Amino acid sequence: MKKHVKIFSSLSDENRLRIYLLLLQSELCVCELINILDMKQSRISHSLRILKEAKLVSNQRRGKWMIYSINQNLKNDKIIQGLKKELKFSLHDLKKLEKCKKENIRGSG
Amino acid sequence: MKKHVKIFSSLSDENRLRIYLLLLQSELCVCELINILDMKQSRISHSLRILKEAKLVSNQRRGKWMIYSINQNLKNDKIIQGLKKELKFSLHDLKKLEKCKKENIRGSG
DNA sequence: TTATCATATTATAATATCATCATATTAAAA
DNA sequence: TTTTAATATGATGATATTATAATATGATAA
Repeated sequence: MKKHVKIFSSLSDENRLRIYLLLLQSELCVCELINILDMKQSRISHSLRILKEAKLVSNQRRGKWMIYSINQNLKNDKIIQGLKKELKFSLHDLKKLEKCKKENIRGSG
Repeated sequence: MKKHVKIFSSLSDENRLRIYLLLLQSELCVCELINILDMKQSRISHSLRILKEAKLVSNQRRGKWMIYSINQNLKNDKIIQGLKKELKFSLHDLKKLEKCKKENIRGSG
């Protein structure tokens, strides 16, 4: 129960929910999320931390980049499964995600 | 999306989640919830208001009592369906619910 | 009516959360 | 080994949420 309170709490913010939905589509590094969501870096990092504390996402360093992805532990959680089916992705975010991947912004600096 | 942020937000509190789970079992009036959860009246009322604003529950006056129940609008919401399957009821709360129904505390004052 | 029970609302103080700035860390490049 | 890019963390002010006490409302009973 406490676990789920924490999950709900971490998804009770539009930006965090957007991030979570994006990560359901693809693993992403912080700079890609900055690019897609057009938000300050520290804000993204803080959001990711909250999602991570709720065990919704996990991260892994790859060279200079910290790659965030959906935590597979929750694969069998019925609420998460329902969430995937129920929530519509923002078309805007999806387009930006594709653009971001196409332009390979990671490491283009 | 905003709708679901509100749903998550309203369930991001242990007491509100407890109330919601109890209502999944049975419609209840405020005084029954006070009895089961052992919380102050205004706190219960406030919690119910938040659940109602998220359209998770609805209410209906029956004589002196205000009866709260699960909002059937969300019957087909996959997240709510998942929630019903995933979340274990607190045995303590269930016992108190039964006791409360058996003793018919509503209207015994 | 008036009194009482059941519930809602309001005011509030305490606490938590949010977005941002400034700074720290970490890894690779120069 | 300094510099730079990518990310994390800490502090802060603004805002939101919370629990409670006090009060208001609405329905029934006396």
